Amino acid sequence: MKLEDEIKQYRFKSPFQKAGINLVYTVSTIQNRHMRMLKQFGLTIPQFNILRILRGQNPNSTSVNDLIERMLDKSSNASRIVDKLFAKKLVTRKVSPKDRRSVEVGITDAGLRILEKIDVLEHEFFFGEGVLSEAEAELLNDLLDKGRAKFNE
Amino acid sequence: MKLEDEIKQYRFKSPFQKAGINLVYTVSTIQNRHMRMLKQFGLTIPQFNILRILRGQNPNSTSVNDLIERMLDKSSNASRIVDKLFAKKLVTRKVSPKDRRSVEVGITDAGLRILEKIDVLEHEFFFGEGVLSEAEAELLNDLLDKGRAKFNE
DNA sequence: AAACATTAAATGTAAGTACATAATTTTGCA
DNA sequence: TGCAAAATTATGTACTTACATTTAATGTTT
Repeated sequence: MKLEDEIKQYRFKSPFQKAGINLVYTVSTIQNRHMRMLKQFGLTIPQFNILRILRGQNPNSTSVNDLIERMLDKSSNASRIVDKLFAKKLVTRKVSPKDRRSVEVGITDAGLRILEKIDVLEHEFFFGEGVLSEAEAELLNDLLDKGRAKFNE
Repeated sequence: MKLEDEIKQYRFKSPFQKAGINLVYTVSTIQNRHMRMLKQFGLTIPQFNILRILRGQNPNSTSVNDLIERMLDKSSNASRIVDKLFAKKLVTRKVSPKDRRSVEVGITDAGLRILEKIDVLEHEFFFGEGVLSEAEAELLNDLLDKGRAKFNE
């Protein structure tokens, strides 16, 4: 369905404004479903994202600071999110011997296992093969990269 | 900057997965800036969105239920958000005479004035003319509409 | 090395959110 | 009509978030 029908707004100032609203609306739709899916595993989206970053670095560990840099939704709450994951025994935490201010976070086997289970469902999310063609997905990536340029000054 | 450099992740399972992550990351970037901009006016993003819907309906009023339907970030907290706006005297609220379960919400002059001030800054947000061409913005809209189709069943 | 600045992480707090539930009113239909 | 079901909004609660502040460790300057 076209955006205008979804939100019942039929007038936009420009295709630029419409694209902005469309982006926000589309992501909000995706995130709602994603959140509910992750909830069955007892995870929030930020927790899941951090686990994924940790898996990407595995078997190396990652400092909280690096986590913040890589997070999609940057916030200064990374250490509290790590807390929650630690309480669930999905990550390990230890003070870095090189710099004792810094904390090295790693993913546990239990963390890897939970991600594997989620992997199975993950490809259901975001856009799938039946919806956009591969070329369209690449086009979308280019447009987003290009559009975002404005925000990186 | 390309997504992979922004989040320092260089491997994606598919352009589809990458597009999903790219969307979330792009919107998170936009929203962070948007939030900070709105904060100078004492508004959150959901509050701003509701005000905008009310302006679109003005001088008619809108029920809380209609607000929920039109909201970009659907949640059942619309009535509490309206509360906040009411406390700031940006909206009016009155029980509908036709259906006493329903509450008619309208925007006040103060609400309209604050939106006018924000309008001046708004075009700074989302994508602007210098970044994407008009054709590209329209293409982006089409891709998003098409991609979202998957989620409306 | 002492003093000061910077960095990394954790924490306090106010506010916002998701979701379940309640309170009220209307609707449908036996 | 009477009464259960549905609709509309409000509220209770636990959790998350943004942002400022704090604590601790490291760097830098003189």
